[in-house]
Amino acid sequence: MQDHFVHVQCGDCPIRHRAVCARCDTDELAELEQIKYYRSFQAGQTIIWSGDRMDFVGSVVSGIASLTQTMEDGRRQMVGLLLPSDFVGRPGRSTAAFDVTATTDVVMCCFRKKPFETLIAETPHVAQRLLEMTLDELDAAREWMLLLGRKTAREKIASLISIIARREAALHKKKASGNLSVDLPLTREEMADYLGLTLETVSRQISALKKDGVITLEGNRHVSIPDIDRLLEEAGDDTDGGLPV
Amino acid sequence: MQDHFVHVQCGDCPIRHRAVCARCDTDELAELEQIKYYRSFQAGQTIIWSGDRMDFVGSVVSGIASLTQTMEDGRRQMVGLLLPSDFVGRPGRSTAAFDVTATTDVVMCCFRKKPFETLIAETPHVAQRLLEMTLDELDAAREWMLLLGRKTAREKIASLISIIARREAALHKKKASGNLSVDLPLTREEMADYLGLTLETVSRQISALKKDGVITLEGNRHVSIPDIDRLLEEAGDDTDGGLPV
DNA sequence: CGGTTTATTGACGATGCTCAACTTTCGTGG
DNA sequence: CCACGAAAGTTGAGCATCGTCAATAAACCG
Repeated sequence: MQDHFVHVQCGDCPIRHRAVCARCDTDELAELEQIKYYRSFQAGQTIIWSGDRMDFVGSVVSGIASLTQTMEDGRRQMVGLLLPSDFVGRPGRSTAAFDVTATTDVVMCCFRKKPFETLIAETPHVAQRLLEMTLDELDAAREWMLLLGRKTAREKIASLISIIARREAALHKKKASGNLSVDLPLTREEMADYLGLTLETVSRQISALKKDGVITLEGNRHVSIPDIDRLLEEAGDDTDGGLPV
Repeated sequence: MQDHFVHVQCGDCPIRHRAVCARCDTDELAELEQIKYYRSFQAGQTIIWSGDRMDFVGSVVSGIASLTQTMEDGRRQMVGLLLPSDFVGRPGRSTAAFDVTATTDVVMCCFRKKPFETLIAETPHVAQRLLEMTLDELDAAREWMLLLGRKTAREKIASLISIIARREAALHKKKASGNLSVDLPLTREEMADYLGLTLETVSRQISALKKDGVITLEGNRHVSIPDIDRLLEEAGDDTDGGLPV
């Protein structure tokens, strides 16, 4: 794993068309190419500690990372799930506001913060794309606030599964028809931290959805969805709309 | 109210140094001046309906607006509180994702979306400032996710009051020392919608904080805080850190 | 195959919600 | 200026949901 990404040409990068560099032309890409470097993290490893000095920013190339916040007494809330192409860090701020942890093995495409800041000041395409991505994340965070503040445990679980399913469908570009099935990239505890629940409640509600035929489980992580509309109904979302991302 | 803002010169604008135009030089300001117009809204009036076509963006000049999301069965969650200088709308998206409502009488400085989009493509200072503001809002939204997902009702109320108090202190640039007091800009129901509680629970917890001497009430809206550190402790935040905004 | 991590399930209790009565505040018109 | 009615807020009783603690089961990994 470690060495697979020692140097990938930007043109061949799997996240080329979705990441912060999506809008760059050949010249801009060449500039990025010069200052980028790859870093790998093992599952469970902390990428950045909240409050730490951040001397780099970057994109998730592969794997999943999570953004979490922890209270003094140990209560924890996940505030973002970082997927391939998502951006980590914030130009203009020197310390991290949240913990970033590798949920699976993660490869990141990093830029030292200073050169990157110079670059976004000079290449509008990077700044424009970053603004667009940040606005999308803000919308997603606000959608999540509805879930955290108002949804029941059952609705929270159904929402999480349907979001993962939607993402899966979007990635493989197949319409969400017929028998959809997905792998949960999170443990029960991580789901609990994401949904503002305890892991016991997560487990119970997954069992309940299974018992009611809304989902089927194969192993602990693999979920089949016989009827996606039924799941969306359970999630309590408007039938038409839904979460962006 | 209505006519106070028929035409204010940008140079004299009360939010000049905090809004999306904060970094603009004289020339850029002149451009903005040409395409801006003011709109007033009465307390309770809806500024934008979720799903509606948005043909303008703009800044809150005075008053308070709220960003809310409502489920089919009526459950409601406030996902943002818009204060003077906050930006409304999103370049690059044609329909609104949330309801925007005037909580008090509100005056907005508006720009038609198309000209504004052209402008941010050409004047980097506006785009830069907008990115900065969006990143701040994202951080604030994520802090709020911790509150919604993990804090107790009592902690939620204490957090809300301390945030309003901090903002008050920041605005008047007086250190948060001595006997601080603030006006709550929200009804109990609006607080409930913001905090993910019912209005009854909000009322009960305010009464409890009063009984325990953490706050004092004068009327329904005016809160005095004899000991701000005590309040912050009740809010469950790290003593040092705290919410940006 | 054994040990560790992860997940499930149960019993019980606490926190916050629902429904309802009542009080206070505020704005309006007599 | 007071009185009235509506809106906003408070308080209580009972209950549902979800959290806590604990025991057990399943999955995963050398």
